[in-house]
Amino acid sequence: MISERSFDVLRAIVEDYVSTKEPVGSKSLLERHGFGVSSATIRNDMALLEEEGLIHAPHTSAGRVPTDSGYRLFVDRLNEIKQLSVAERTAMETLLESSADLDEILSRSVRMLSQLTNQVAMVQYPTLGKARVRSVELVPIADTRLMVMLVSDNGRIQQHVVEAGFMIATDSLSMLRGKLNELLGGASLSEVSSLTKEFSGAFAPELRVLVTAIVGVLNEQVDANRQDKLVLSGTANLARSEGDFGGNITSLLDAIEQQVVLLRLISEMETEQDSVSLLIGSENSVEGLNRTSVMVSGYGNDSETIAKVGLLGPTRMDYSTNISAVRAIAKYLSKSIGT
Amino acid sequence: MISERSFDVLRAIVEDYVSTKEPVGSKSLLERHGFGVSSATIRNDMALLEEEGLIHAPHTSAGRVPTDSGYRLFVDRLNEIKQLSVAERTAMETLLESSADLDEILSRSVRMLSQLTNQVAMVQYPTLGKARVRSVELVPIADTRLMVMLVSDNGRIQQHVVEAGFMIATDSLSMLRGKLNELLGGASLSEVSSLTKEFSGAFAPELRVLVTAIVGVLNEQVDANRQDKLVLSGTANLARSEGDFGGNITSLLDAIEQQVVLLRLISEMETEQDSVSLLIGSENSVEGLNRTSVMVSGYGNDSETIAKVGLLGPTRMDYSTNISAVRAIAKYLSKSIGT
DNA sequence: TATTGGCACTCAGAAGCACAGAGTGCTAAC
DNA sequence: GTTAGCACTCTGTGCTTCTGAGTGCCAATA
Repeated sequence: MISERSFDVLRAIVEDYVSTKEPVGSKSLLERHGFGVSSATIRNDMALLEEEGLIHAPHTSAGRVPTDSGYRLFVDRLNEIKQLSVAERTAMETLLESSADLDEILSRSVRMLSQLTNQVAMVQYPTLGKARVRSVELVPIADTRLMVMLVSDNGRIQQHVVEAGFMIATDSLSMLRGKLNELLGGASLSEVSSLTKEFSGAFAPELRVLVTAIVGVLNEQVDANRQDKLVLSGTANLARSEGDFGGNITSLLDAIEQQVVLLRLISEMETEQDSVSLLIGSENSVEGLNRTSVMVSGYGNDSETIAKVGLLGPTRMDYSTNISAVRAIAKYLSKSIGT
Repeated sequence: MISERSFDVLRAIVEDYVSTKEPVGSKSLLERHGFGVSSATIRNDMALLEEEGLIHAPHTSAGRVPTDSGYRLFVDRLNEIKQLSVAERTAMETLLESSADLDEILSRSVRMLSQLTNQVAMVQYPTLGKARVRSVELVPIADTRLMVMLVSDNGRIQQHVVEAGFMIATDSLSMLRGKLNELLGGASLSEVSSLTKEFSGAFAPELRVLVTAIVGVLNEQVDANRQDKLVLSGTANLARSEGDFGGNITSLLDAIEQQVVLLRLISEMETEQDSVSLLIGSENSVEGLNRTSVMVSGYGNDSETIAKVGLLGPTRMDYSTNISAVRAIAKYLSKSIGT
């Protein structure tokens, strides 16, 4: 069992290494953090920590660097999470306060998060859960084109343009709109597919093509909801901390562009609202992310978590700040979306 | 005046340097491109090219590297633009063929462009020009919330959620919608502001707050149209070609995040549809972009260019391929948007 | 006049080497 | 349990040397 002071040493090593990027030795450790003991004592503690696999020396006679397990212990014992500064907090509130639609909320949040942390931020589009159709709108946007919108009761709006190929009469449009809403209004999204199956058959042949197209779009939109989607921001930050990944950065970029990999990863991570879950370095099993830490939190309404938000960066990151930033953004998202 | 062969040598140097990333010497030049002459002759030509400022030797006795003017001459004399491969062409067509709304078209195009070129791609949102209001839609999305949409006749749709603060009756909503369309339908966007000035005054006090909010949103949307906006894709590609920027990458990233700088730059570049205009290295005056080449083309409908699309990357790039890619995407955009 | 073979020259980068300094582990004393 | 002291071990740095790719120039050639 490691002593309280040994743990303090570990914490100091993590902090110094994160800020200086250099392996940290016993003497420089003493200079920064005035432990009341001598360097020899620190060395003993360090030897102990190394035995436990918490730190590791790149070469004989270089300083120590935290291992993944070292970071892990550090984080698990992190009692005081760094608060956001007042400036950051107000910046966040003012930037995000105006009401907006889902897309805008998500893209603002993710940008904010990447700016706060200087890491790659990501937010997952809400899956629908028990959401219901609020209404279907058909808006003409050109003589032969119309926009099909699906508004669901969790505030999500999806739209898609349909090319009819012929002049669309206004009254047949409003008739169509009426019938669609009658059919689908209040239905749960999962029912849309079966409800619309026979729908187009009831129409006059000249309309049928258009109706089929519209129904197709609606089903696509439901599917798109089921299918997860991720918004990323701050990928350029990777370039800044390139050194931390040992030059492998290309494989990392690939993994990121393959959103699939990330999605699988974060969907496997258990999350509750108000808590941040974290995978450090090789704790995640994705190839190419072995020097990368990933953290996510859930957001949603009171009853359930509907999606996740988080970030990704080198294992050598400021966990305290980042965790609090993710938590703050998740809380904000719950507030904006949940209602 | 440089001879025809000297120019061939320049072209060979550019091509080799772009593909190998190494300064290229007379001998290795001969190995790749079988000029019918000896290395000594090549050396003479190279000395000439250097005198003209078209190439430059990093040190005595290293190979030559093209200068900005070297690239410039190379590009200006580029007669056969590399065509897109069949695979690329079909990939582009299938990916982009489905009709969609403006946002989707732009974001797909820009992603496509960055994938084709491995550079940072950018597309500018269309400015409105003489666009007119097609319709205004008010769609309820929750008991106390509604979405305001502005549909303009160039296919652009903008939306914003308004929180009313009270239950909105369906019939007052459709009444409102009717009046708004009566007022604004067909009006040019620039008139919206003056037309709506007195609008809310005519309503009952309990509605007035809501109406004012809606009018505010509409005006914002017109403004957002005026204000240029840029969509970027593939910033991560910068990390891949980091070496080409001489480590200055941070300043470059900053310049990119400050979209303002980029917007000013590309708006200063003259463009016609179907032609690509190009600034090589220090030809652009933006600090931090002196090792960066920027190319843009215009897109729009027959009568006018409404916005620009292009890319940005290290001066050491494959101009031929990139120019053809930008041109292809611009043509596609014109086709999708112009109608 | 343009091209070529030959030759001396140059310089960046690799290879080898010594050295200083930061850091370690261990032991004996406190 | 802590500390002082000491021997040891590396990395990184600075130095020199060496090699090879590449140049520029000149005299000979077609």
